[in-house]
Amino acid sequence: MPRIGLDLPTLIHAATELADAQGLEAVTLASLAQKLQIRSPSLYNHVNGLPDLRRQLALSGLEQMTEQFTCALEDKTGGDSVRAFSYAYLAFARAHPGLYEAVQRAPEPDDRQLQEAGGRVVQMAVNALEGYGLRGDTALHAVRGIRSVLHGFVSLERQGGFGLPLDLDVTFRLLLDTFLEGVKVMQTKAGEGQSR
Amino acid sequence: MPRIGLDLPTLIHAATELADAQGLEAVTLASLAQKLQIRSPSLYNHVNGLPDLRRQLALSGLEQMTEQFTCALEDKTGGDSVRAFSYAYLAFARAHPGLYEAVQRAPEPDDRQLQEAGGRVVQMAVNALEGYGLRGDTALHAVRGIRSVLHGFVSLERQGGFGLPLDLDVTFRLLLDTFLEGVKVMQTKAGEGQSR
DNA sequence: CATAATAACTAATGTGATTAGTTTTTGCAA
DNA sequence: TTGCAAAAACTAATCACATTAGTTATTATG
Repeated sequence: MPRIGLDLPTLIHAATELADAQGLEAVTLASLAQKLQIRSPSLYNHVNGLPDLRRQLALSGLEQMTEQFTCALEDKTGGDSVRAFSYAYLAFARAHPGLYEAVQRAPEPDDRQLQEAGGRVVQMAVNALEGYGLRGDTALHAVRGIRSVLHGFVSLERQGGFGLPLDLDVTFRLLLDTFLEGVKVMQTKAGEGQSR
Repeated sequence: MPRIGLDLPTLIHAATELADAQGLEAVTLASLAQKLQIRSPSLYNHVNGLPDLRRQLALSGLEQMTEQFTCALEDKTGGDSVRAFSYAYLAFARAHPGLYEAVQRAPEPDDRQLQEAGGRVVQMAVNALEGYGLRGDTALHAVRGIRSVLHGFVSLERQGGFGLPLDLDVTFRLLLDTFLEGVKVMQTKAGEGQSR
C-alpha cells in the first residue's frame, strides 16, 4: 500500500488541468482519482466530496485572478487601468477556461471565504474604473456594467457563441472602447434625474 | 398498465418547469419521470436520452425567444428596436432561467437545427441594430457587443453575482444606454484605420 | 375483430459519489 | 530506538442515475 504523498495543492492543480482541458463537467472524483493514480475514496482524505472540490477550484481561480490582475495593473493609471484590467480578465478566461467556469458556478451566498475572494476581484474592477471620476451609485452601476461586458464576451467566446470568422480580438477591443466611450458620455450627462 | 398519453410537448413543458424552478442541473431523467408519474426508462419512448432532452430544451428555448422577440419588436423602429429587443431578452432570461441556461449550453457546432434556431435569434439582434446605420464588419462587431452586454448582465444577475442592494433594473438601463451611446460615438469615428 | 405499432413496464448493467471500516505508513515522543 | 497515534491509502458496500434489453398491455387501424 504505497503512499503517494498527495496534498491539497497538488490535487487542485490536477483538477485545474482537467477542468481547463476538458471542461468543469469532466472534473469528477473518478477522473481526478484516475489522473492521480489513486482510488476515488482516497480523495476524501483531502477534500470533502465533489462540492468541496469545486469550491476549492473556485477559490483557487479567484486567487489566481487576483494575482494576475494585480500584476497587470502595476504602473497603470487613469484610463489605462480599465483596459489593463479588461485584457487581463480576457487573458485569464482564455488561459483557464475550466477554472473560470468554476468561479462562475460558485454562488453560495453563505460562504464567507468565497464571497471575500470574489469581493477582492470586484474591488479591483472598482479601482480600475476610478480614473473615470464616477461617484456614488453611478460608479457601482458602471462596475456592474464592465463586469457584464467582460463576462458576457468571455462567456460567449468560450462556448463558441460567435459563429462568424471575424477576429475576436478586434471585437473585444471595439466592445471595450464602445463601452468606455459610453461611460464618458454618460458621466458628462450625470446629475440629471436618473433614479428609481 | 395504464397509459398516460405522454407526448413530446408535454414532456418538454414539464422539463422546462423543472429547469426554471430548480436549475438545469435538476433536470434528470429520474426527476422528470417522477414529475410525470412514470418510470424513467419510459422516457426513452419520447426522447433519446438525457443529452437529447437537453437539446430539445434548448431548441424549445430558442423558439420561445424568437417568438417573444418578434412580438416585442412589432411596431418598433430605429433606436427603439435595440431597446425593445434588449428588454425582451432580459424578460425572457428572468422568466425562464432554466431554459436560458439550456440554450447557453448547447454549443454542438454540427447540429444544423440548433445552429439555425440560434441563428434566427442572432439575426433579430442584427436587425434590431440596423437603425444605427452600421456597415459591414462594424455591424457584426456591434452585434457581438450587444450580445455580450445582454448575456453578461443576465448571466451575472441570475447567479447572484451582483451583491449590492442596488436596483438591477437601473443598472440594466444604464448599461444599455452606455453601450448605445458608445456605439453612436464609435460610428461617428468610423472610417479610420481599425483593421487587424 | 385481428393485428401491428406504441407506450408503458420490469430487470439488469455500468458509472460515479459517498460511507464504513481496514491497513499501512509516517511523524513524533518516551 | 521503540512504540503509538494520526494520516493516507485501501477494499467493500450502498445509493442514485442513465441506459439497454426484453416484456406486456393498450390503442389504432385494417
